[in-house]
Amino acid sequence: MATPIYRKIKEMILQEIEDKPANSPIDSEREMAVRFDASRMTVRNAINELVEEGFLYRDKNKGTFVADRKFVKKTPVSALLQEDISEFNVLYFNVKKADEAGPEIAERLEISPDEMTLIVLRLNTLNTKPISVEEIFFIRSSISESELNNLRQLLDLNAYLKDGRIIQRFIPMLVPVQFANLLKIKMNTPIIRVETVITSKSGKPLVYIKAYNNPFEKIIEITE
Amino acid sequence: MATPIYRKIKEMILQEIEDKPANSPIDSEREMAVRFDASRMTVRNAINELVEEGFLYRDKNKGTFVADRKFVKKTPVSALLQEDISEFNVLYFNVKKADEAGPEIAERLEISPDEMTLIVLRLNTLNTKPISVEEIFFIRSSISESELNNLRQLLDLNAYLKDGRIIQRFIPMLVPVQFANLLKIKMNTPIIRVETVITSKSGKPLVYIKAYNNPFEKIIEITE
DNA sequence: TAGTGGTCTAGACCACGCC
DNA sequence: GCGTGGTCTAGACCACTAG
Repeated sequence: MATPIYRKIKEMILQEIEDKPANSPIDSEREMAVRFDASRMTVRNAINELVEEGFLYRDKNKGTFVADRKFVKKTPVSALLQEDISEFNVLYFNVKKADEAGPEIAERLEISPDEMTLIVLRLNTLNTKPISVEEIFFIRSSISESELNNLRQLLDLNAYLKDGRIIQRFIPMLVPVQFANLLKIKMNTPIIRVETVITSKSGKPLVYIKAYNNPFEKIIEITE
Repeated sequence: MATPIYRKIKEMILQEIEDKPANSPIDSEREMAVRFDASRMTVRNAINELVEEGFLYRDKNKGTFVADRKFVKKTPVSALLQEDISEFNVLYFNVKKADEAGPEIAERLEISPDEMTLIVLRLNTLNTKPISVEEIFFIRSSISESELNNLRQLLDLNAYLKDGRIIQRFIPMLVPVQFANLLKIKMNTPIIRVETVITSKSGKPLVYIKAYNNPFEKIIEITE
């Protein structure tokens, strides 16, 4: 089974609804089962995922419909990582003991305060506008030498999400003085710091991120 | 079909994992199919929902395992509406034209600025501690006379979520002076205002909520 | 090799909405 | 009465892991 049938059907449905207006009906599950020469349960599996992801919605006894684009699932993480960053610059990186990196780091990564961490500070921009500054904390021992030499790849945080889980906290504060200039905003501007822990499926922390977001360039928005 | 078999199985699995530690394996799908006298697909349906909700996770070719409690899905809405509010007091309510209620109200509710809206201001508390102040905007014409006389029921926003969709925006700001006292926090405290639009499945706005959250009593946290 | 989750089939009955 | 999504069955093969 190279790519499962239901994935192919999912892609085909996605193409078909691409140009359709919101709330227009799609073919019934039985029709598609015939059309795609698959069983109804297979078609259903494809539709289930599209509903889950916010592309379609069902109305019992009526049919399945194209959802409004604005409801395609969006979380701060995905928004932060995927869409609106066109570029980033690493401003600083270093290896330090967890307790020297910050008071809460060891706790968040569930390691001893003596354990070494890799700290990266990066500035994310979109069309030269500063979107956010991120402090990213890795556990040194879980990073190979080759990964260390390929920061670019290491910082592709999307990779961690595939088989991971996430907890995010939203902290209101005034922009820290050292970041005001970087974000090109005035001192004492209220901002939101998003603190993210990404873990493996079993709950072991992999990365901890503190993101300081420029409220004038990036509105944090979630859809579910 | 009173309550579907897979729902019952779901409940039984939930009970069984209640006392199990995180990452301990549950019975295989085939075992449960025999034990619950159902087909494997029915058991799978039950497990699918529990995985989706964050109670279990799967490892291909290995089995299905109990997830860490901290990963049970949590969104600001659900946190706001369900868990941590023990009580609320309606401080004010009135019926006004949308444009008199606020400059962005008509836009968010997708109505004409002349249309009448019901505005409710409420203070949410937990153990007498102020958690948040909410400004809630309804469309007057979509509320019946009897609903108007039962504010308590109208304000059970959870009811809207069952068949609805949500968009939330997070706005950093200093606490508005008129709310500082209510929230028992100092003036000029940075807070997060969560702006929520709840719509029907088709995308028609039903309610618009502006929540001013006390950062000392309520940390906004999401898990997915 | 035995067991797991992932995928798939070809049927079936139900409750409900709409005409 | 017809069509819809929701539920359910009793099988099947696959790729992969672990002993």
